[in-house]
Amino acid sequence: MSKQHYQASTYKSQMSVGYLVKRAHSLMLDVMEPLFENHGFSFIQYVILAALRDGIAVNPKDICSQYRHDSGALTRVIDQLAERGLLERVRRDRDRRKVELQLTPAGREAIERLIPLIVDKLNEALTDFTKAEVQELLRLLIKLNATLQLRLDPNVVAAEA
Amino acid sequence: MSKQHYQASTYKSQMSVGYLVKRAHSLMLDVMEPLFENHGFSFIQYVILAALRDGIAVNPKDICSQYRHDSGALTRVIDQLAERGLLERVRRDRDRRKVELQLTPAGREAIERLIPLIVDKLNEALTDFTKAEVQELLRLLIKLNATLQLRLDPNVVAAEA
DNA sequence: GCATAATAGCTGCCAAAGCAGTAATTGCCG
DNA sequence: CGGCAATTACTGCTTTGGCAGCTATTATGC
Repeated sequence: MSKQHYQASTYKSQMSVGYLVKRAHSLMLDVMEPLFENHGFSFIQYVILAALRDGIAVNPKDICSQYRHDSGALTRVIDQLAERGLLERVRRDRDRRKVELQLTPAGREAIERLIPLIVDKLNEALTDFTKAEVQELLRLLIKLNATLQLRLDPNVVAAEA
Repeated sequence: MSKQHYQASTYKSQMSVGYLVKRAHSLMLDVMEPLFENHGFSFIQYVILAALRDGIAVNPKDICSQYRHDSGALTRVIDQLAERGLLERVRRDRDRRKVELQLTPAGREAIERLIPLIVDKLNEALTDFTKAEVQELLRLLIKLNATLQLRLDPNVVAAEA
C-alpha cells in the first residue's frame, strides 16, 4: 500500500523526517523562546495569542487539538491571559458548551508587537534559502501535515467537506 | 543582511515555517507515541534508545542539547532505563566528568524491535510523496537545522572544524 | 420526546519537565 | 604550577503538563 521510502534494515534516525522535524522544532524553540520571555510571555502564551490573531483557533478546544496541548493546562493559561486583560471568554448562544476566545485591544497590540521580532528570526533562519526553496519547504510541510492529519482522523476531513 | 522571505505587514502563522514545523511535530507525536506506549516505552525513552543506536549521542549532555531536554529530568529517565537493564553508565578515564551511555544487548534488542514499526508509520505518512519529494524535504530540513544551529551557537561549528 | 452518548470546558491530583544549586573534573591563563 | 572559570552529571524544589473525573450542553438513536 504505502511506498517504501524507508526500510527497517537500513533505517537511521539522522535521515528520518521524524527526527529532522523534531530537531527543527527544538532549534526553533531555542531561537524563539528567549524572544517571548524578554517581553513577558511564555511560548504557549504567545501561541494562543497568535492562534487567535490568525484565525487558527476560536475555542480552547481548537488550540488543544492544533497544538497538542492539554485541555486542563490550557484552561489555566487562558486564565492568566484573561487576568492580564489580553483576551476575553465569550459564551455564544449557538452552542453554549463552547467558549469563544477574543483578543482585547490590549491583546491585539501585544501580539502585533511580537510579530516583527518573529519575522526577523524567521528571515534569519532562512537566509541561505532561495525564494523557491522556501516555497517548496512550505509546500512539502503542508502536504506532510495534511497526510498525517488524514491518517490520524479520516472522519474530520470528510466531515468538513 | 537576511533575505525578506516574510514581512511583518503580511505575516500569517499558517504560512510560517515555525508554525508548520511545530504542527508537523505535534502530528508526528500523535502518530508515534501510542506505538511506543503499547510496547512499554515513553516517547523520551524511545528517543534515548534510538539516539544511542544511531550514534546521535553518547553522553547525557548530547541528548539534552540535541533534543532540548532538561538535564535533571534526563538523569531520572536514564535511571529508569538502567534499572530495566537496557543501558549502562560507563565512566571513561579520558574525561571523568562524562558518562558514556551504552546499550546492553537487551536494550539493543528492544530498540531494534521498535524500528520496523516506526518505519511503517513513516512510510504511511509519506505515501503521497514521490522519492524526489522526500529527498527534497530531507535536504531542506537538514539545511534549515544547520542554519538554526549556526545562528544559535556560531562557535560549535567552528570548533568542530 | 426521552434516554443515552458525545462534546466542551473546568478542577484536583499526580507525574514529569524546568530551574537552581552542588560536587567532581577538566581547561585556561597568568 | 596554581587559581579560577567552564563543563558534566546529579539532587531538591517549583512549575507545568498529563490524566481522570465532573458539570453543563448538545447530538443521536430508539
